[in-house]
Amino acid sequence: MTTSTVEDYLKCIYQESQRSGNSLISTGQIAAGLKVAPGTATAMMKTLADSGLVSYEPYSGVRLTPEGARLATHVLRRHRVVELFLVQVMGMNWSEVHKDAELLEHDVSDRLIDRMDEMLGRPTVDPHGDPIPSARGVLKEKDYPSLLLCGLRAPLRVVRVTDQETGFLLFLEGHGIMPGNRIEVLSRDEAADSLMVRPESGKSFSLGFRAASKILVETVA
Amino acid sequence: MTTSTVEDYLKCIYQESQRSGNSLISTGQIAAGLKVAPGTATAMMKTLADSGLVSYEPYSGVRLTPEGARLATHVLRRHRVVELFLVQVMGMNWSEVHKDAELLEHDVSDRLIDRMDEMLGRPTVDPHGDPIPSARGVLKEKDYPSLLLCGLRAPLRVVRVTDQETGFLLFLEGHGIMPGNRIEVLSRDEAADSLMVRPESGKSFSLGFRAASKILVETVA
DNA sequence: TTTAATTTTTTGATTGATCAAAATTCATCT
DNA sequence: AGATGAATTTTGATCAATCAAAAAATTAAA
Repeated sequence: MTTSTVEDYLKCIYQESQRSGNSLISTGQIAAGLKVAPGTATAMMKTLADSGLVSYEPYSGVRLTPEGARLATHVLRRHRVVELFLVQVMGMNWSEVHKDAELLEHDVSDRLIDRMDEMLGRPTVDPHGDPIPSARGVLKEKDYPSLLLCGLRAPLRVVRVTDQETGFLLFLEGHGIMPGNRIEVLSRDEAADSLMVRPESGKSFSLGFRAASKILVETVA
Repeated sequence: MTTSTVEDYLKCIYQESQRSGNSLISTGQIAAGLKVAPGTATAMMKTLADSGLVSYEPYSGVRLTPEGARLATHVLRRHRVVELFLVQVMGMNWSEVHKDAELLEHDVSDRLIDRMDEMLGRPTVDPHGDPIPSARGVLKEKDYPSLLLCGLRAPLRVVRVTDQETGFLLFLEGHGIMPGNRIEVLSRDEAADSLMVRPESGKSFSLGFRAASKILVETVA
């Protein structure tokens, strides 16, 4: 019933809400996120509103209805289960699975997703540390600090990387930065807009604040 | 570039050619095969012809160009590799994988197909015995006789079932008719439009000619 | 060889998704 | 408050895919 384009819009709205911490999303954000013309996003918001998937207030923005959120988390679940499957079962690299998952998320049947989920042992996070919504669509986002806000010179564990670009992920992997790995932030320099990271295994290196903000960690006991 | 609808049309033309043994396919056959209105098929044939994927002669029919055939076999390869993967790796039943593969065939990347192909040990046939085209698009269809034409009271091996309907496949499985299994045709009755089959393991049973024509076998030495 | 039946193509319309560019509304800054 | 700039919505068009129904061509039958 719902087309794959609609799924993309819902997913975008959901993730934009998550990221910004605000459930009201402007058509401009959506247009930028999906790389479509502003008018295209506006038009789509009207049809989504007609389908009861978002509530739309002109010049203000949209927000997902419960039904819209349900669909969005289901797409997200499919995406993340597929990503983990590609890494765990198919032996692909975490840096290269996003694009494939982006395509498959629209066409993998629930039956197949559940089969994957089962094979993977009902996992809770994907290869980037992104949480996997339950089959019922429940998603619990934990609030981890990024390298910008965590403690200095304290043992940390990488729990999540909020970027899907292959190049960036390969760079991180090359420096030993992957979910599960231990690292430490040696210093931060506001003026230089950069900080020094020391991975457990590997040489310490510097990271710009923008990149650092995408690496989420938890303190190790 | 090529849309998933176009892939469906090419696949349909390819399979219809295969089935009928004639490379010239009428728009009516295509419309019937894809369950679209006749005019829709005609319109699509014009656009396929404009793209150089078929040669189209009004009121006569179409035939795939080399490029069209290349695309068609690639879709077929993806479909069949996925089907086998679903059975072999995901543990699904051969009777239920067609629908899933139908969806996935359009979105699984070549990289991923090759990964599956490798995991499966470069197989040559899918769970129904349908041959899998090579990565270069070469497909060799062997010409097996059906239960209608094979020898009577001779040991046979099922090599292929040319139908994808879950109900039919489950019926066959229930009677021990699956690619690889041994069977024997006990008798044929033209008037009754049916024949008796004896599977190696299981009771003998009768089968209508129409159903029997979908079961291809080879003689066992 | 005309007629009838079947198949194919045309025609006219619709739906979903998109864009560019014009018009409108909103917010901000003197 | 008025003007300016930015964001948003409208408008007018296009493209892909589809349908129903009318028109044309082909094939088969009488």
